[in-house]
Amino acid sequence: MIVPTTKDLAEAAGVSLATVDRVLNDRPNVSQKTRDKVQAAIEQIGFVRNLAAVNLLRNKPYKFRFILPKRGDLYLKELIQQVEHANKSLRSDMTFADVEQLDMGDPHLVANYITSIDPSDLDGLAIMAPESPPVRDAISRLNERGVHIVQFLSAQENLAQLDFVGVNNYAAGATAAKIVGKFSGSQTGSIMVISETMLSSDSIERRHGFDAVINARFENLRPLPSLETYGEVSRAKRIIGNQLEHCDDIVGVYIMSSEARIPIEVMCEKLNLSDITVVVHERTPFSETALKNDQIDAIIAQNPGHAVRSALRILRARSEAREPNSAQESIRIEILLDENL
Amino acid sequence: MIVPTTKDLAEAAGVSLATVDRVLNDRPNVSQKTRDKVQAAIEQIGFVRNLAAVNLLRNKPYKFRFILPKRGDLYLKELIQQVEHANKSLRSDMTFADVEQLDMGDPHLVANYITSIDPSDLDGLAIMAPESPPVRDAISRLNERGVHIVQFLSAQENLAQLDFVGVNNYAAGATAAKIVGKFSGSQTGSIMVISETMLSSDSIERRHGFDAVINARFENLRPLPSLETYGEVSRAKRIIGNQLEHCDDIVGVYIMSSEARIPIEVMCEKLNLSDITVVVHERTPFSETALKNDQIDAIIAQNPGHAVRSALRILRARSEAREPNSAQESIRIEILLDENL
DNA sequence: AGAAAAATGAGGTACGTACATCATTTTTTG
DNA sequence: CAAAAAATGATGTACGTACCTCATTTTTCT
Repeated sequence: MIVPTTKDLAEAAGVSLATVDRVLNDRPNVSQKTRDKVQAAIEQIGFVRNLAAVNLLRNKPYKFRFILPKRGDLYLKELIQQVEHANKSLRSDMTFADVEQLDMGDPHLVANYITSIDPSDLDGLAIMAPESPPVRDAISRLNERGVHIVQFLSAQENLAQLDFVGVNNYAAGATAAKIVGKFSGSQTGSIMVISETMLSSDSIERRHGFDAVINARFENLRPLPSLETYGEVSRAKRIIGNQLEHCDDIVGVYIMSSEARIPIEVMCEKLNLSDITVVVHERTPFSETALKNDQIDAIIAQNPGHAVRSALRILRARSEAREPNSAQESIRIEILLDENL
Repeated sequence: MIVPTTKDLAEAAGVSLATVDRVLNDRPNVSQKTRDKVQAAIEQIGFVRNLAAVNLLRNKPYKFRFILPKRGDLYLKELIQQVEHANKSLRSDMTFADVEQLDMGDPHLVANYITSIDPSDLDGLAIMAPESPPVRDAISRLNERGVHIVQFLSAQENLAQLDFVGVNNYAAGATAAKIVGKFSGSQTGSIMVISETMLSSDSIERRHGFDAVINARFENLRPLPSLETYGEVSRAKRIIGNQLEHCDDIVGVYIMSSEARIPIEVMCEKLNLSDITVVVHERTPFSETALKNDQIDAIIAQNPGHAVRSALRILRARSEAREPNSAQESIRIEILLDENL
């Protein structure tokens, strides 16, 4: 099997190598007639650039950075590990990735960090940060200065023109609702909804999706107002305990944020979780164990390894002025049960 | 940012380029002391082979083939399209893939085809074929003659040493059972189980997984014996109609094979599918529509694009004597609902 | 027709690695 | 201690493409 090279292409088109080069790389001073001739020859012999040769010639290291929250949970830890792993396995491809963790509570700090980035140091940025105007503007400006951007797992409003890697959170909430609803059978009762915070658009979208499905399809179920733990154990104990006291018909729980540990541990003390339907987000060692122990019934997950690799593939494609393969880059909303873990 | 080359490595190790080459490519006539010195330098400066340069030098086209059934359904069509798509997008990587469709009803024909393959024509084979001793032996012999093999979506017994791409069918059946069971609520009744054939190990494993979960967790449900359609509409009509007449407490249906169309269309005429729980396998235009129309409740799927790309990545890795990245290559059992489609 | 402009050809260099060959140095052996 | 063997160095070529310069041919314009 012979794979045609530029030399073969020149021969097939009846022109010189120099002209083939002019056509392939869109250089000036080629007549339309010659362009057509070469194009026809490309089709005819099925010429395709040899990527290895192109990459070798370019021979530029691509440097990408993930901006992630400083405070976080097991899912964050998993993400960081995935970035490190990708960094190792992509070194031979001249792709380098690292992580910068920032305090997301301070939008100006985040914006300042983004603004301080030197475009000659960095080819691309994957950023996971709560929505905020200063951050959004800093991202826009950095992008205009030539750094490629991927909005990672959480999107900024009005930046739809930038690539996004992650799931549709409305659909994720809707999926959780369907599971909670169907798994609860014909029971009548209330559904607890617990979040770390309702300030992020992710949480808001999930909640909307959740409510839409519950209200439309499960008249027997009553979703309760969102409880916000702020990631604090004592607060979680208080507000969850409070609600459990005032509400004796709980048949399901939806934990919207990726840290399921605190709410689950608090609730374990007060009631038998295997009697009700519990749905959480993100696969972590904790949620996996909880699934196996029947403390929870389903995990709604977005695969962190896929997400990291996808972000890097997109950044790499953009850096080489290629179009990303969109079909491959969509992140699925996974439903994990004990059986398909 | 500077990426170290072999030249830098030679300098760091205090040896010549020739010696670096000897160490990197495991050639003879190097003292252990020098080997250690170079190894230490590799760690120290973080040297990694430049894949682009290696590939360019090797410059060998890799030719892979998928052996798929001749008769098939929409899922098969999707698989073929994915192979064609991958073939196009991997051309620049010197990876070529095509499809050969064989009549799987005749194991000897399949075995003969495999045997007739010339190892100098083909670097690897992804094969999806029902279990049978002649096929298994032909695969083994072809593998010994230097063609890399991936068992694609369906595995042969006793060939565990070969790579496998696909899901655990026992777990897939168990997952289907969990969905059927939970979605049926507290209803008591029978579950229909429909398959194209029960002769394949895939079907058998799915059935075992399904029964195990139903029997262990859902005492209220009674799984009926498998109905085999053989892919024939008239037969399907007869046996399904028969069962519906003799059984008036059907609360769920599990369609095990990837062609859900025939059973669904037959059953639509006889009962209202939105009243019962229906679970099928594989996402196709048909099953997607059925999900949206509430004719079915869930799809248990293995992503065909992932499967094809994964098989090709494994074959490529094996062809280059690399170890495949196993973490990336596992195919998930996806649960698709109307909400996360 | 002749000058200017455009188009094309010819040939070289570079990317990083693998794999040669041959010369030279160092170590081991009898 | 000399001869054989092992280890190391020096140097060249090739892979396919991109980009460069310079010479030559063809076309266009006046």
